[in-house]
Amino acid sequence: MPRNRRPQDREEKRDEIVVAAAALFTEHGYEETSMVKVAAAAGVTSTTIYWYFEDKDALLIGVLDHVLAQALTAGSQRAEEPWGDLVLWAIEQLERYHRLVTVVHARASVSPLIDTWHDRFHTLMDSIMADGLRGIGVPEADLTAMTRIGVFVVEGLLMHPQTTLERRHIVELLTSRR
Amino acid sequence: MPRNRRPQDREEKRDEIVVAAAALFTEHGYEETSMVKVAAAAGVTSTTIYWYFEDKDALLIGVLDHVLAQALTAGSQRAEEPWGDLVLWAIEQLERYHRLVTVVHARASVSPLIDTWHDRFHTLMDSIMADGLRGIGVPEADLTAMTRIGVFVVEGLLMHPQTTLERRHIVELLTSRR
DNA sequence: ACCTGAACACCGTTCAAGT
DNA sequence: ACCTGAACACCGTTCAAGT
Repeated sequence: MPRNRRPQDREEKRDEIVVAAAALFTEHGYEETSMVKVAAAAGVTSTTIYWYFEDKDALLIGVLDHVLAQALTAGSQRAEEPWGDLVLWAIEQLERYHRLVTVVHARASVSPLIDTWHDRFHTLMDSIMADGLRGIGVPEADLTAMTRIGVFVVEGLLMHPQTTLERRHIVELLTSRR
Repeated sequence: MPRNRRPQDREEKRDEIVVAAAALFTEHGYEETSMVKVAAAAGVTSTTIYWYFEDKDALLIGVLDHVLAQALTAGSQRAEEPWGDLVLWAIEQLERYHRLVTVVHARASVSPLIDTWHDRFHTLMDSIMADGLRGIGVPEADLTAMTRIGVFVVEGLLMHPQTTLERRHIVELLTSRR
């Protein structure tokens, strides 16, 4: 069945580029990684990337979707753990992606594509955070504000690494009955 | 006294470049503003900027110092107001500098100069936040963690504008007796 | 001391040309 | 359909040359 092999190859090649870009963007940063470097890591020429992605921002979105999907899969397998532990574990896992967090914020105000992704991401984070907070008994009247606080603190912790102890103290303070 | 006029002129010219860069970095973003554009706005050639600043990151630091000094002056004149009101006012004032906030985070991991500035900035924010929280009766044992939460939430609010009402609810939740 | 124009290496992106 | 090399406009930065 050579009829449906083409689309399959295309997906694979696209993934190879995304994986190469994800590693470079994560380790060295988005602005610091040129299209030529991504291409070299993926075994193609820089112009080839433009056959798979509209531009560099579209490639970034590919990377973000890839990393997010991975993170959600890993997280869903720990859904049984206590909420506080899960949050601490997520922060620890995501700390290595702090460069992606900052570049999304930096480019959201200049690229409508990234801005839209950022909005959708926060909608997702909000619903996950709200569910968790409801689960530990946060009163409904405070839920929206507490959700915002929770998401901001997680983002803050990703961008400003703390010791394990400090992290624990912060999360305990926020998840303790009030 | 022509003897000490030179240093004075140099300061003035430097300030003109900083003010031009501050406006452009604030409105359009750091990466989106070329040295040529800054130079044109300041009435010089791009190469001239390099006589006053080591490189573009050093210019950014000049801008950050300038904006921070302004903000601290404006804030110190409101020191008598209730702590919660002061925080809300500060957030409202600083919202227009969200592009500076994000670029500092983005470049801290690539430029040692920016990283050092970022560290010093957080030391300052921490001490201001800790003083305020102590003032409203936060127990000493929770002060470090609460300070971190406070700073992260303020940064989050700068980067993710909310309605006045939501802002108020969030700050009230954090400043309410526990 | 201060400022400039020309030049350098690099960047994201386009496109005509190949298979 | 997929990939490339050459080219384009732009970028931060350097430097020899001017005053």
